[in-house]
Amino acid sequence: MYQKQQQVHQHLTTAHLAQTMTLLSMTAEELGEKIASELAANPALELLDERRCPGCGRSLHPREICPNCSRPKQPESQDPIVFISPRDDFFTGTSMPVEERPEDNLSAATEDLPTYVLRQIAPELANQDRALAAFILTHLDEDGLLTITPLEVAQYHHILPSRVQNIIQMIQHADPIGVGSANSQEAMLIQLESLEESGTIPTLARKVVTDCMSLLSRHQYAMIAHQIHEPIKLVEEAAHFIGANLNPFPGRSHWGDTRDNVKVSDRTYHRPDIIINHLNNNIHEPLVVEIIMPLAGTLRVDPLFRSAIKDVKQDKIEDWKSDVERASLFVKCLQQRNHTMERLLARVVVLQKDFIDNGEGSLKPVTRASLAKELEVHESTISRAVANKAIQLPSGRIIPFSKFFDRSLHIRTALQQIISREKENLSDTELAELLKKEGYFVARRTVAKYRAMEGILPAHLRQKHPSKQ
DNA sequence: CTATGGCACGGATT
DNA sequence: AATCCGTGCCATAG
Repeated sequence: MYQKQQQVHQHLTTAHLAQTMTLLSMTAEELGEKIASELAANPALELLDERRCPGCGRSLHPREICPNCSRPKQPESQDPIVFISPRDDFFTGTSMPVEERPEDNLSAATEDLPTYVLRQIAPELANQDRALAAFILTHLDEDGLLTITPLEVAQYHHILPSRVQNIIQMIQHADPIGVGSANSQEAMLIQLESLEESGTIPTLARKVVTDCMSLLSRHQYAMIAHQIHEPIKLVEEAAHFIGANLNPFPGRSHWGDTRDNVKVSDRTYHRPDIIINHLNNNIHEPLVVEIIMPLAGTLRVDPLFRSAIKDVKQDKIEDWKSDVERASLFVKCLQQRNHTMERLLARVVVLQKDFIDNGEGSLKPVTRASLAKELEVHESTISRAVANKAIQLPSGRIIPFSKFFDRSLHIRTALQQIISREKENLSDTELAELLKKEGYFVARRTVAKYRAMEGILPAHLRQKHPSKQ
C-alpha cells in the first residue's frame, strides 16, 4: 500500500506539488468550491455518480461507506479507521429553503448565518428535522437571537414542543455558540457552559448572568454585589470575564460587527473539516476518523471526452488536450491530497489518542516537524494540511487542528490543575516553582501568560476553593 | 517591596 | 522568510 504510494511520489512533477499544496491547505468548504469551479470550467472533467471503495474496490452508492473496509481488520485492534467521507449534502445544504428574507442584512457576509449553522448540524439531523431546523433558523434576528418561541414553532408545525427544544439545543451549541437562544441571557449561559467544559470560569459568573443581567449591562457592579451578597471584587472579576469571553449577540461574533466586538482569538470555532468519533460511541472501540470531502461520487477524466479528441478539428485539438491534461492533473492532485490527509490523520490520531479521549491534559507535544519526518514529507506539507482546519472530537467540541500541535497546552492544563487543587492563592513565582517540580520548566513570566490564556485571574483577585461561599 | 502586565528581543517553528 | 513563543527588563499597582 505505502510502497505503491511512494512510487506515486516519485512521479510527481513540480506542477503536481504546487497544486497538491494548494489543495492541501484548503478547508473542506473551499475545496468544495474549487472542485465545483473546476468542474464547471473544464469539460474534460467528469463527476461520476458511482464510487468505488478505495480499499476493496467494490462499487458503492454515492454516500455509502464501505461496510467491509470501514470495519477494523482485527476487532481487537486499536488502530483508528481513517477514511475520506463524501458529504456533498453537508455543504450544499439541500434542505435549506431558498427564500430570502428582505431584512436579511447578513447576506453581505460570505454566507448567511442560517445556512452556516444549518450546515454544521445537518449531518446529525433526520431529514424531517432538517426542514424544521431550517424553519427555525429563518427566524433569527441580526443578533442571532430567536424571534419566535419554541411553542409557536411547535404549534405551527403541529409537533411536540420537546422535539423543537431538541433542535434548538443543537442550534445553540453550534458555532457561534448560543445562536438561536431566546435572549442574550440564555445565549450567555450556554456560552458559559461550553467554556466551563474547557476551563475554569469565575465562580460568580453564572450567578451574575442569571440574576443580574440588567445591572450587568449597566456596569453597576456595586449594586450587583449588594443584591447577591458577594464581595464586589468577585463581582468585578466575573464581570471582567464575562465582558472578555461572552457574547450577548451570538450572531455578531463571526459576522464582523465592529461595535460590540468580541475577541475571536482562540474562541473562534469553525465548521469541521474532520470528524472523529468512536465506533458505536463506545470509548473502547477504535476511533473512526472522517475526512470531510465535499463531493459524492468519483471525479475523473471523462473517457468520452478523451476518446473524442481524435475527431476534433486540428485548430481545437490543442485546447482539448490541455483540458484533459488539466483534468487529470487535478484528479491526481486531489488523490494525493486525500492520501496525505489520511496518512497524517492516521498518525496524529494514534499519537494523540489520549488527548482525544481524556481532554487537554493528555496532549502530547508533537511538532509538525517531527511528523513530517515520520511521514517522509516536507514540513510545509504538514503545516498546510493543518492550517485553517477544524476537527470535531467525539465530545462534539470543534477545535482547530493546530491544537494537536500545541506545545504548551499540557503545561497550561497542569497549571490549571495546580491552581484548582491548591487552596492558597499562589503567586506566579510560586506557581512556577510547583510546575518545575512536576517537570515543567517555565519562567515566572510565562506562568503569567499561561494564566492569561486560560482566563485565570491574578492571585490576589482569585478566590480558591468555593469553601467560604 | 512584591506581584503583574507591557514591550520587545532572540530563538525556535512553520 | 515570516511568525510564534518564551523570557527578561521595566513601569506600575497594590
